[in-house]
Amino acid sequence: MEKNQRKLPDSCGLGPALAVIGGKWKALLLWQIHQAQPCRFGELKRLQPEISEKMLIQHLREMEADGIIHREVFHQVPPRVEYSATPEGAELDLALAPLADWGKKHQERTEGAKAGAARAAPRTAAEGAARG
Amino acid sequence: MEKNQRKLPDSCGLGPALAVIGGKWKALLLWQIHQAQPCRFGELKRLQPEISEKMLIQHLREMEADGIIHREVFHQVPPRVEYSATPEGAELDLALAPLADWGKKHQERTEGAKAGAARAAPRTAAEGAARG
DNA sequence: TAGGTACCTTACTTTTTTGTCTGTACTTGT
DNA sequence: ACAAGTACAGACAAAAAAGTAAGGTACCTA
Repeated sequence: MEKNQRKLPDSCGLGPALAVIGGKWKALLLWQIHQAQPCRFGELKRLQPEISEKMLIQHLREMEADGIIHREVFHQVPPRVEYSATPEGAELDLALAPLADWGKKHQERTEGAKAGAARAAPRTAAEGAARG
Repeated sequence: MEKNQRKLPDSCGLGPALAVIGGKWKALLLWQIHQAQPCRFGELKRLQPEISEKMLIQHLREMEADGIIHREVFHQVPPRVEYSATPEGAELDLALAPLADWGKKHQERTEGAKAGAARAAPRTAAEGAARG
């Protein structure tokens, strides 16, 4: 099992936390599962066509092992598996909210700066002060 | 420059945020710089002897480019460079707090579970006791 | 001339993470 | 028989991140 996260240093609790949601799609998956519980495998696949099946399962399994999602198998035919967030997972999702907010703000600032640079680059820096 | 973070998916703002602090030592560095501002290069190196100079510089440069830390050079001899958190960086550090809290709790739960399992599992009691 | 401090830079290697592709077991529909 | 759908598993390869080792500048001391 792909050991996940190249061993993060710890000091504050960020190491363990990033070890759990550091994967490329994990935060997104947790978020989606937490939004629309319970979520089936195929549903997640359809919601995020970008992610490969392998990564989807791998991430789901790791998240299950980390106790942030719950996996329930229904022995039907065709097979059916449902994923939901555990209480711990729900807490994590909440703890992620401020970070997501910061990310959004940062994104806007960055895009704003890029747009500004695009306009400022051809000529003078008359824009330098024109920022809100 | 090592493109940093294998392009994260976005939906909520977590992609951009993780792109900024996703590096192995970045969160730790931000935290330390925010604690003891201003921080010199050599100081950070001493505080975290584990991190190589290359990664230290690389991460510092990326964080500077992302606008979360400020780098100030004093043209002295021997050279002197000071790093400090920008307001944006300080905000990020705050946004990271709940996640760190969760990480700490998760760590305790995990360690507790491991200890509990060690006591609950010894069906073959020899293995349960056989660790330094 | 050699060695020391401080702050990097570069080339190269290893490790970790992600992606691609093929295959399983089972049933329904044509 | 063959395709399609469900929920995976495993081999292999590519990409990204991190690490190692050496060097480079600029000055100072011995």
